[in-house]
Amino acid sequence: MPEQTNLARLLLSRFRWFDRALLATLHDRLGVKLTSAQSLLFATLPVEGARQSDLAHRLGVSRQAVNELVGGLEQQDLVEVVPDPDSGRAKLVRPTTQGRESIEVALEIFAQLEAELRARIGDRRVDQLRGALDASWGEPPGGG
Amino acid sequence: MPEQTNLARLLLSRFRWFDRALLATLHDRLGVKLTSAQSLLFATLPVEGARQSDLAHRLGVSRQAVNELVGGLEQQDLVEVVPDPDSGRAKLVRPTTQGRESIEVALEIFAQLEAELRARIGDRRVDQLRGALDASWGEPPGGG
DNA sequence: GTTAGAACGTCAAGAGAGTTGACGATATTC
DNA sequence: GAATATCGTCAACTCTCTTGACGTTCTAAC
Repeated sequence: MPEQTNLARLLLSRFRWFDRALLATLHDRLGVKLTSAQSLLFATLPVEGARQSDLAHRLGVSRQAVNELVGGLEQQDLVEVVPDPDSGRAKLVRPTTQGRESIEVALEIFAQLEAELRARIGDRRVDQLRGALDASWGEPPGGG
Repeated sequence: MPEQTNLARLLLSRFRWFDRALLATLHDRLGVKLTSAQSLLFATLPVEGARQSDLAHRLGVSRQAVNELVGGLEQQDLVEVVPDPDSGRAKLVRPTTQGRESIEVALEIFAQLEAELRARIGDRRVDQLRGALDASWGEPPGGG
């Protein structure tokens, strides 16, 4: 058994557990081929739409990164980009009809994965995992 | 407050919390500029060295990926690549003297980060986090 | 012994995700 | 009306990782 000292590595590998399962299932159930980052953005998108800079902020990445992801989703007719009625410079990223259906399925898959995890490692552990991850970690300690 | 339904996103962002802090601190304390993947490999490297394919297996990435990472670490004189005495085709990746010191510091930083996290969200939560992550999750559910 | 196949490292090409910097267009503020 | 900040976007770049192919070396089977 590996020396389990590394929380960071553990966190990353557990993320990948979800990521792989989500992408594979999404592909199988919908024929939709999303990338990792796209699926993350997708699962963050409210039905009524959101501004790109909003999404960037929520995901913790730059506006440019979101811009490119949105482009990919747009090509697959999963989202549409429309002018924001409240602002001339902003645009609204909104799921299309097909996109809304896909989002529903994606959220369902997330729920199923969590349920599967509960079956595998126990309700208690999953609740505790969520509790610890949800807690306020604050900013990463700088290199002071 | 955000809708906290997404365990995957949470896992990823918490990984980044560690990652950023580690890289910044490593840079400040040692003047060593590692990338994310390099630091992960670095923290996995035993003092006595390991084969590249071993490392690939441990990290869950391809041999080619490891090969490139090792190249970067070699250029910084943190590791050296020597022929494996047990096999003519294999090579051993071994930390240099400077590398060993850096690894020690890196592990120390990991410990400090975990301590910092304990101070922020509590011992109980960190223990539970580790407990849940350490548990046997098994293979990611396929897209059946 | 020789020969088929596996394992090891490596080269090459490419995808994906993200960054910084710069820029026009639009809002806001004074 | 002028300075300033915000929003989306273009361009160039870094980093991580993948697949495919290839020479070398070790292992087995015949």
